[in-house]
Amino acid sequence: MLTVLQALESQLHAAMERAFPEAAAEAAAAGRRLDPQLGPATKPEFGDVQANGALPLAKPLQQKPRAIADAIVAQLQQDPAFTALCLEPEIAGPGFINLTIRPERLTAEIAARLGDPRLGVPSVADPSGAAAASAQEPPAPVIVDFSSPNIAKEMHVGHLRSTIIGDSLARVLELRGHPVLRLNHVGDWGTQFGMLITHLKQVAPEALTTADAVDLGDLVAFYRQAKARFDEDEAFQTTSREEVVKLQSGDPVSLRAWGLLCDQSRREFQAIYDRLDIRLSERGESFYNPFLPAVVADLESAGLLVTDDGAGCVFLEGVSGKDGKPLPVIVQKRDGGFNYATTDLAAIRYRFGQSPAGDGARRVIYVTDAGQAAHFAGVFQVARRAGWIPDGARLEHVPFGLVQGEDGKKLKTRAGDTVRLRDLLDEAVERAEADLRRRLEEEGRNEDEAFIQHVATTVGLAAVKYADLSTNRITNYQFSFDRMLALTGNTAPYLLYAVVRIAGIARKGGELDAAASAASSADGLQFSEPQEWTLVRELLKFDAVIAEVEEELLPNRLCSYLFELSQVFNRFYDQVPVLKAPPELRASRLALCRLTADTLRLGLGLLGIPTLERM
RNA sequence: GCGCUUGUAGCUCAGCGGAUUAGAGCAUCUGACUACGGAUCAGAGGGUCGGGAGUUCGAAUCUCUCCAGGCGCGCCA
Repeated sequence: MLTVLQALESQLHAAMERAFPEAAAEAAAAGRRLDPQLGPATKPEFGDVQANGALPLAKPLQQKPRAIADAIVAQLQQDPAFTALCLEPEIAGPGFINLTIRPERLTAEIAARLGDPRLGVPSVADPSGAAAASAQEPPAPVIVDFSSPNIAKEMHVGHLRSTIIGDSLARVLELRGHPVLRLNHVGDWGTQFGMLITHLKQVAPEALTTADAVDLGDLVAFYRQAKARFDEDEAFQTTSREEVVKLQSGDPVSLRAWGLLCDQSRREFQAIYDRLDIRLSERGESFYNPFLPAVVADLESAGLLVTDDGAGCVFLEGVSGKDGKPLPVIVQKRDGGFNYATTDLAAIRYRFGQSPAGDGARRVIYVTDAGQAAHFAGVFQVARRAGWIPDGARLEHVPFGLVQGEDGKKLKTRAGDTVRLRDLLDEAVERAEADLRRRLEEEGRNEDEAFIQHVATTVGLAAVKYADLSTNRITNYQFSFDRMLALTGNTAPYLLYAVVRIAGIARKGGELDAAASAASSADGLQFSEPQEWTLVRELLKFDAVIAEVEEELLPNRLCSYLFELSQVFNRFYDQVPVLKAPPELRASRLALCRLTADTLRLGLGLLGIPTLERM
């Protein structure tokens, strides 16, 4: 429907210019153009699309808005392309123009999608249409920076949202044809390693020379001890700092110890990523180590660097601190060392930089918690002023809120510890399994163990992902196993069930593919019931939803759409027979089922959720 | 103190400057199984959109102010 909407937009715009040339000229002189204010109809009885552009013209033109709408409609009806696309427009209320797409055009759109594995979503890598036939460059990479756990720590609930949201955004961008670099900016460098290595040398030296001498849980405990000592013991602090210097200057013993710790953590992370079906390229903070001096040198030569209290700072414009003075971003500590702001700046510089000393990206997206908003705002400003962000390139922080328990407080275990991601996923799957076994019992069904494990794993993990993605990411997120695993409502199980119902139709003899190709080949599609038309219109929204998520980076918009689609399908399924439909209608209905299943599969896939045939 | 962010139905949340009645889901209540899995569907009740002011033809949406919660605030990441 995106192409239809674009056509409508230009037809409306042209009609407005013809109806009110003087207003158009005036707008053009002001560097604007007349805006038809096209949008989806707010209610079904208003048609498919509404144009509100007449109302803002009322004042400057000194005319009644309805008269303006009349004039626009009169021009529209002179346009054969428009009359071929829409039924007669209606003017409602103060001057809204309601448009209804001709049913045969909707049917044609459905037919086109039945043969299109992309379901109407255009690809930037392969734009269709002759207009784009000029010599093209391959699209520039988009970087999604997400997950980013710390070495020598376990992944915990704090990494859940970044990992799930980042993966989903990456999948949407990939579908749109962007080359996506999924970067795992792991915390593998800095002061914490000095602490840890110093502590381990004293209490568990074997961990620094032998792979897997201690397990990750112990490592986490050692890390906590090291942190505690660092905060109290001055001598320990000094030794730790010296250790960092050794590491950063390439001391072989320190480097080997560091490498062992990283390997061990990496394997643990990978186990989680495998479970969640998440692909990531590790490029930790250490990667940018060689570029740090150049960052400071660049800032110096750009005249941005100021030495304050011994530290290398860039003072921010428009951001002041407690005393009313501008707030600095510190890029070089008093002791000469670099910190995370320096690393983040080096990363930005590298990511927008041209190959071979850069990624050549045009859009860089950071998926981190909202608490880092101020940090990123500062770092982004410095990068912009340093001239590292090319014209037209986008640098975006995609913030998300805290994970809270059902008590509204930060999610913790009963003992008060942070919740390990592994345990959280385990519990979701266990609960899904218990629920499945109970229902099998109740319904007297007999399924083998492989089926039970497969369904429980799929449903449990889907529930965790969907619950997270379906709420607006900016607000805090209240985590509840009971809610996410509920079989009714806006949950993963409800959506998966809709797919299962369609699979059931296929099993009972509905040859979906055959029907789809038969229906799409000619004028084979025929719809009569209102539930069919509602489903048709819902199915055709998919491409616009994807475009919106690509732009706004809000996966909950996709979730809302998929839920709505499932509801519309369930109404159709409830009220319109498919397999027992009259022969002349059967293929069309099967085709709708096929397209619904395809849309749900593709859409859920973009959320990182696989579907089931039976559950 | 400053900054960012949130406040919408009993609960969890959508809501993209526009249409009498601000939407879902859960929960509550009432209906529907000789059609493809009832894990469904149809319907009902439930709201001074935190308070106040402003801009506009029109504000949950934009601006200001106040109240309440969350998060952050120079050498950790």
